[in-house]
Amino acid sequence: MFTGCAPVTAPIRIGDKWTAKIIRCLQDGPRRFSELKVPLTGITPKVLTESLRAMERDGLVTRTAHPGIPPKVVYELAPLGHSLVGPLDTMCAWSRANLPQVLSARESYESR
Amino acid sequence: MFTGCAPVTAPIRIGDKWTAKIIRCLQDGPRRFSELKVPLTGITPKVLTESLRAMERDGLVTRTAHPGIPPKVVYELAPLGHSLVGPLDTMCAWSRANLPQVLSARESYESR
DNA sequence: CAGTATCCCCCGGGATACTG
DNA sequence: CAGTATCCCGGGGGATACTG
Repeated sequence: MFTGCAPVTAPIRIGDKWTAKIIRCLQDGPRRFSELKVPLTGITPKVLTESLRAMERDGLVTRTAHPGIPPKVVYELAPLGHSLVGPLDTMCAWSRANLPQVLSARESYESR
Repeated sequence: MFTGCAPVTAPIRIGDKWTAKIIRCLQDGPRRFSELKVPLTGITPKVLTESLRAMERDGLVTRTAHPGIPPKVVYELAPLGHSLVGPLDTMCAWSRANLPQVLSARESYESR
């Protein structure tokens, strides 16, 4: 979540388990419910639904239901959600650059 | 935490409740244990200790105990921790810029 | 001052099964 | 296919009290 910005009464939960991953899955175009489940290995339909609803509520994604049988529902990043891709990349870059250091810090902390 | 970067086996928990805030409290210089408790309103000593230990373990902060009575322990951002300030700023900037949109998105979602 | 020591609670998230 | 409906569990985090 977006912390450190003083008393923000309504924190955006980017720190939860799935939101960031979902944004990544949607950043290259719209995806259907079942298409999201594949890369998000291990997510259950219940949790995926909850996450998507929350993101929809916050204006990060849009949900479009195409009527018919079988049903087809498409999720897409809203502009607001897209604007998060940059910041996410920043964090990812940090992680990729510094993870080794963190790991070795942990090791030297252990053996001590 | 740093998600969306593929199976990172050891995620850094920036998404937890306190880590980011602690970094903010330390970014302008070292602070003592009790000095940290003030801006981190509501944190209990137990949780602050746990958070600090985890950050120390990951090489984000250093802990220096000055012997004597009363005890004096100083926490300081390690280089690795300092390198997180930039990314954190990025997220903060996003939050400040887009929080109003999120809030209004929530409202229009509610009334519907 | 800088922590430990206990106890406890909530809820995010998982497992499984069922349905329009 | 795209979800609901239930049930359930662990652990992050809080409250409170105590100590070197």
